[in-house]
Amino acid sequence: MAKTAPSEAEPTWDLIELLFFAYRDFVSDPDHVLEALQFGRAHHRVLHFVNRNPGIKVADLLDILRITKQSLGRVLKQLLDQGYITQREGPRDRRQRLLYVTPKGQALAMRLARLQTDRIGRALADLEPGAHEAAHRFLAALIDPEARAGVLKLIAQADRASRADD
Amino acid sequence: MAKTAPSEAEPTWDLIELLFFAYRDFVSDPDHVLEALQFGRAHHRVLHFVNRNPGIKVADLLDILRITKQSLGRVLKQLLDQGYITQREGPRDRRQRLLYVTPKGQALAMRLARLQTDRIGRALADLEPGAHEAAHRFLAALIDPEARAGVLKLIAQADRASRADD
DNA sequence: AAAATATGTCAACATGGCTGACATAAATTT
DNA sequence: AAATTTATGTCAGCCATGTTGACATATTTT
Repeated sequence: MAKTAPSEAEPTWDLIELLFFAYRDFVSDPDHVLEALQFGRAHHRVLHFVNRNPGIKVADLLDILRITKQSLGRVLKQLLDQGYITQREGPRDRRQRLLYVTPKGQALAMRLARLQTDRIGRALADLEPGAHEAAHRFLAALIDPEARAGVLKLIAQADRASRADD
Repeated sequence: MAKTAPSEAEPTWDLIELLFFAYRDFVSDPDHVLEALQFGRAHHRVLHFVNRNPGIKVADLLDILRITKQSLGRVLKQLLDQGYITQREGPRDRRQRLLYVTPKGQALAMRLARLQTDRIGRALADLEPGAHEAAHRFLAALIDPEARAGVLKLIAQADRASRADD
């Protein structure tokens, strides 16, 4: 009498709610730092993906964030004006404005990533070996199938790009 | 030469970014349904936790959502007016307005939970046995330590409450 | 030369956070 | 019984960040 019916009748309440609570706390550490700088989560996202993908095109950033160029423009302008991000003309296509973090921008991006990494590290420290890979597979499997390959490629490519700077 | 330095020098880019993309897609299914009803994510959260915790006090709902009563009031009023949620006087303390979903509210809450459950189910179907438990442990471990016990208790209690209705 | 593309900008609007002030009813304390 | 505290609601306004639609400019492609 444990299972109510075939084909998984009962919603997966635990994971639904844990995703809510985990994500809430996961973004809270950066939020506090950003607040002191008069920035919000939107700035964080932009700074993060520019830091991870130096020279990214505006159009590609819009694809990743899935927001309109007007929404992006607002926060991007502030990051540019305050010297966290710079633009350079595309070498081949001079219409493009390729985005790069400045040293100041990189420092902030890394500081925020460090906070989230610390939280993840504390979480994994409590768990079995292989927990990192298990979490990776679960989260990747939650992504829309059409988007999944692109996301995984983006992550892998960004890793190569940043290691090339060492 | 694989690891750059001791004490985990490199940020956990993969999980940081996968949390962003996974959460984005995880909430997208309900978002589409809600849009047709002129509701937003805020309505979903309220409806979800009232459905899962019938008779919850307004104050407790505010604690869970971590928003102000003014923000809650706005969306709660719409859910009340449109017959998704009802209030009853607290039996002991008549100042309290205990919240319950109506049949209509339960139907919507379950429909949204079903969408998220389906996504989780498809994800877990691709993974090893035990992936559910691994995901549960990882997400729970991401929660602030001070909040973690309370969250796990909430989830377990709500499970008991809903099974009592069967 | 014309059309398409990459980007930026102006204006207006919606959602859902927030603060502060104040109101009411009921419970609790003195 | 009176005073205080608690649970909740409400009004008004502000802010961040999403949206649509229209239009401008520079550059590339056809």
